[in-house]
Amino acid sequence: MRETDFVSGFARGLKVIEAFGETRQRLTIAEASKLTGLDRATVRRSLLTLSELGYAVFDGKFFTLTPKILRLGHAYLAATPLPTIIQPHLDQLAERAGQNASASVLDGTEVVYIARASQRRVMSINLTPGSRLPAFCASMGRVLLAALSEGEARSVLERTDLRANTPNTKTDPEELMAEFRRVREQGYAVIDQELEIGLCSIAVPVENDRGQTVAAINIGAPAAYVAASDMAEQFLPLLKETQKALRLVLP
Amino acid sequence: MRETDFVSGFARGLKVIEAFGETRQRLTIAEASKLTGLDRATVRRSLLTLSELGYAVFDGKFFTLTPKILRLGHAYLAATPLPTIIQPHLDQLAERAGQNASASVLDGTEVVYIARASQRRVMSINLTPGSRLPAFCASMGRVLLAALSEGEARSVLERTDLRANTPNTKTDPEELMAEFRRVREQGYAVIDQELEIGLCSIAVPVENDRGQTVAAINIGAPAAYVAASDMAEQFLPLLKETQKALRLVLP
DNA sequence: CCTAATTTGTGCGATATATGAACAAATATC
DNA sequence: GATATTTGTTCATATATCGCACAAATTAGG
Repeated sequence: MRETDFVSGFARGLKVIEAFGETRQRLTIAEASKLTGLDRATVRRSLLTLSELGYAVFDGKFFTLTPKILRLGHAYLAATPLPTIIQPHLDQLAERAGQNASASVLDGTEVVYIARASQRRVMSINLTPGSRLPAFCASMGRVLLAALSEGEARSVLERTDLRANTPNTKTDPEELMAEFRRVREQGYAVIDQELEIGLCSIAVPVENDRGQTVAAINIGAPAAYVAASDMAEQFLPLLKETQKALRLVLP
Repeated sequence: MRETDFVSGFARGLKVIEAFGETRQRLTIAEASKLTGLDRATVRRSLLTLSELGYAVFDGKFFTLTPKILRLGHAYLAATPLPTIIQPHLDQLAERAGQNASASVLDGTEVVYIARASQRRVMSINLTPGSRLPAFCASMGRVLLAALSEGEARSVLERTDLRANTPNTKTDPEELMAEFRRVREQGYAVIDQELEIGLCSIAVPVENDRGQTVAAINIGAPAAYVAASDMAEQFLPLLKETQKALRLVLP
């Protein structure tokens, strides 16, 4: 790609939108400038452009994103058949399991939720389509990383900030690589409170008819309700059933 | 705002992202150009920029959005406290009602889903946060439009494509305005298969502690399961309870 | 297999945008 | 209440982008 095939004004604008992540609902020009590392004048022009288009509003001091911004992400969710196909299966899975079920794909070092069926609330985090978690310590992440080649998986780990979320979090790369091999062999991953104390989860890959892993689905349950060692016994048959059903409908 | 405070390259890029709406997962440069009305060279540069940043991939012919694009919309969902605060209440509501519950806000002439709790699948449409429906024929839309001034509500109707989705859809502006008044008085809206045959729903406004309507929540049920005339009796107490709980926690 | 029709890639002049400094206004600090 | 600091805005100019026109490549049709 040539230099001139890159629209830096566009790239800068996207960076500004992402600056509204986390808990930052309202940003001043200076704040956005600091967060993005862009010049104040540039950030101001991007924000004013967003306002002009209705993606943001400006009250004289703060800029706030509007729901119109959801159109951008929704273009992906609506356009990609995966979430639409998976959702009904997920609903059924959650209902039969009596627990939350989710689906996600890998994006770099993170898993991104693309669909979710809530049955009960156990996590402190609010997960919706678009939510992200570090792949190395999430059950779906383990499954998705296990589907990569050894080299690719190792490369992801190298780029990951292997921070322990709980005392249970496995952070040793070699231990994780061994875990991926185990997951690949047994066909599922179980997480025992590595992400959040009190939460266990079990995930299986979602494969298309050519056997390629295109996503992962999981069931999460309170540790007080199901011990990690019982997760497979209790939920694996349901997950396998959903996995099988999806293999038949995915292109 | 001055002319020069508008970054047209950014605006053009956003338009390109939105071109991936509907069922268009893959777009060629020419297709995106037709959909956006932008010059091919411009679209090409925007798409190459998206690819360079990892928001899209190019296989030599088609451009496809990647899950990274979800970060953009998610910046809003994560940053706005509304979805996070409402979600647990919605989960509880859906569980107690045994039906799907959703929350949405108004964006122009459409309602935008910001949270959802699925219990069962009755709609043919797949609704996730970010999904949009025309406000005039959705229960939450009626509630949100009823919260506007008469002039504003009328203005929205004027800008709306009042297309009938089913034989039941009310499309006469005066009839709709009268409906808004009724909704405002009784404090809830019931939709009887105006959006989709076989689907009824009931919605109430979500108000903050100053009495301002900031969102709407609803419960949808199959018409075969609950007649429209029974919706209020069956679900209004639950909705009112959730509404009251939310009023106490919303800023 | 060749021609016509589309689609895609590229060079260039005109136009639009980014930059960084300078200034004014608003906050914060003492 | 005066000074220091941060913040928002403006401006001139160097730089980058836009859209057009043309060439190359691909696809469709006969």
